Amino acid sequence: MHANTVIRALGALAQEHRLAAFRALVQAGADGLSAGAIAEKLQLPNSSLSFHLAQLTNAGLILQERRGRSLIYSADYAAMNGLIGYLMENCCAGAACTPDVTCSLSEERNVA
Amino acid sequence: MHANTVIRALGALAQEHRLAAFRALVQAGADGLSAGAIAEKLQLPNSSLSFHLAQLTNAGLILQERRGRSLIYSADYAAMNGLIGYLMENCCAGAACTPDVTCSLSEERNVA
DNA sequence: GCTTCATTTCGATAGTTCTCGAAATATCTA
DNA sequence: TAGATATTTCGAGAACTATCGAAATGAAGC
Repeated sequence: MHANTVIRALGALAQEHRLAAFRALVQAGADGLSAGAIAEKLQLPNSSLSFHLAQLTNAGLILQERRGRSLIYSADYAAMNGLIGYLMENCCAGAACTPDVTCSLSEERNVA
Repeated sequence: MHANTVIRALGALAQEHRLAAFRALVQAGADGLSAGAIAEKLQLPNSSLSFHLAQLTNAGLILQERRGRSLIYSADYAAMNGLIGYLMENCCAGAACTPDVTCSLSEERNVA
């Protein structure tokens, strides 16, 4: 993961409502949540939430998909893996502190 | 680690010069680097760098210590552990993807 | 094709962040 | 205490970010 991508991802998560939205999407799993569902959950006006979802999308942290009239958002686990991987390799102790971390939707726990 | 602390830490790292400074400090290890050394490394005016170091300090990611005329900065590994831990627990797949990650100055690699 | 529902884009406003030179502060040496 | 060195704080300007109502877009159902 390139430093510039990392900066955009960190910036996207560094905001109360966006962090909350992302956490909600992670909890929701593969099914994702509609924009409306997130707005209600976070108690935010639609237009405000839309702005934040756009930031997260732009940072490559979430995915958008139309289902009927609704736009369904879901967390991009690969991007999150990349981010955490970068932090561990570059911002932890010189060398990575634990190699090969992988996050996924399934319950597989890949601890060596 | 509390969500608010996490947001401050993410925001602190979400900036080109600050991410670079933090990485430099991580690489420097326990000895740390003086403000001047970092400024030269990053090719930044002292006052600009000072601003960024203040942000990182404020976010609790780095530590300051006076050594003679110089102020020596060093990475706070515990804070970084906390941040990565939070991301893995809350922003990875529902449950944490790997438990008990620890970063430290020594070369100990605590992979199960 | 008109209506309804879900969501985004626009526009204006307020607030925050970044940048960097100049001035201030703190420490050491003689 | 004067002079040099290391760094921070101040101040002002430009750039970006967040907020939210109102208007626009897109899809579905009748």
